[in-house]
Amino acid sequence: MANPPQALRGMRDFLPERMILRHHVIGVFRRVFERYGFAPLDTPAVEYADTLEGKYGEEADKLIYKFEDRGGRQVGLRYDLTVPLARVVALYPELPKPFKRYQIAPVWRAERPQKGRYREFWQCDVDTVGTSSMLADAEILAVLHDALVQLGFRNFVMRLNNRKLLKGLSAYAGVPEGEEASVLRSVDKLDKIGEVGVRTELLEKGFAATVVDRLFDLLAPGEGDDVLARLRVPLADNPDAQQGIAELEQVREYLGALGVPETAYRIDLAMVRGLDYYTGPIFETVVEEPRIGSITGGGRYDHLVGIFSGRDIPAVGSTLGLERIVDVMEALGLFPEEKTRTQVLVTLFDADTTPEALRLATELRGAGVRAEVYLGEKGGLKRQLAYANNQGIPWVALLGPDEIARGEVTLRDMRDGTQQAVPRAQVADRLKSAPSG
RNA sequence: GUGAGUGUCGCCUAGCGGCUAAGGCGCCAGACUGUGGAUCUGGAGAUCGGGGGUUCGAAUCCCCUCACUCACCCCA
Repeated sequence: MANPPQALRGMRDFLPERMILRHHVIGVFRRVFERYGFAPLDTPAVEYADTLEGKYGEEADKLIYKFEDRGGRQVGLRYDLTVPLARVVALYPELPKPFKRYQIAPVWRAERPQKGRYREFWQCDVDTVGTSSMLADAEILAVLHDALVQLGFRNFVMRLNNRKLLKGLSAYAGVPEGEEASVLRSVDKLDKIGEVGVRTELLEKGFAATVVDRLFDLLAPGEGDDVLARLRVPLADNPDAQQGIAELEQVREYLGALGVPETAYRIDLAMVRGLDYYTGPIFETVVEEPRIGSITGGGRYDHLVGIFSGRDIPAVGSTLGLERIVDVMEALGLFPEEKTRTQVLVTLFDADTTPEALRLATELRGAGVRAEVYLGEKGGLKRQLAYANNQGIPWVALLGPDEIARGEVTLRDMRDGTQQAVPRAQVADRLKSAPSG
């Protein structure tokens, strides 16, 4: 048997049933984003390679899909939605600030697919550009919280940290200049491999035992302690750390008023983020149940726009990972069952009555009912009902000569098999008031 | 990019050197010619991912290749 062509590795087809789930999630996100005043934006999937390269860090650069186009230009598929946003902000200085935008679109990464990781996947980004106020950072977190709650998530924790604080922490521990990234990468694994694992890894990397000890002096989590308060004294003479602490304190202050409960976030010194461009607060959300990594990730990036325009414009934002969120929601059973969007199948009785059935479908659509006419070449009521049943279409409209003569339509409820003759003029209203709308 | 595991009808799975590769789901037809989802009966559908090799004989063993999955790296 001939093997039909497959989708590329790590890239997937989304059949209707799955698209309905995705649209549900995207719909919730759009509503929430717009409720906070974020405006829609879209950018090309392909960018000049120069635009993308050197923004994410050495490792990540290798994961950019790059190729040469017909004109010999070096181009790449966008790696995230943040860099294209920075490019847009640099290119259109007239955009009024603060500029608040959201973007829901696919991005590409040339890495090996794995659980919860694809080569083509959708990100849902919200960002505020043009303000250094921690109000913007707090608002981003409030939006994330709101969006996840709207979807039905209950047990999730947004982890907060701050790059400036991490920088101060490294300095305090005596990490040599230029080695911070390597240290932080190990620290990031704390919840995965534990303190012993991180210590071992750092020692193997060649860091002095005193450095590792000093690092853990401050990382050590005390029961219910206020992390920021605890750090203020030891890091008193480090301006970076003080700034980072102050930023987080301000964010924390605003979150309450924005309706984000204290249980929904946690300051976590061991949370680092890989991408190079973050400069201040950083955030991510992890869920425990299906271990799938983070479902959101973001932070402040005050110098990214400046790389493009020569003039820094502060910005902060976050991504919600669509595929991971859909995967998690599916595992948690957070989706309403919905195989089809069709509300009613209009059946065809025979060639003579077909025009009347088409007219009925047209009437229903005009009234806002999602109505489908059976299009199969082989007719037969049996086949048409089986089709409705398989598709999960909740209602079937039957109109043969009897109904037409009486000016009625027989409406069959596919769930319990009951049916009832309804005057033609009332069919749409009846369907619209039906429980499964 | 590195390592490990798995590829058998559309889907899930049995078979692990030897009769025409077995079963479930789904599909098709009928019992039921204005009526689905239950039940029963019958039917179609697989050169066992692809290529090469070992053997009298390969879905079963070996090599190569492709795909998928998982882990590392990194991340949504």
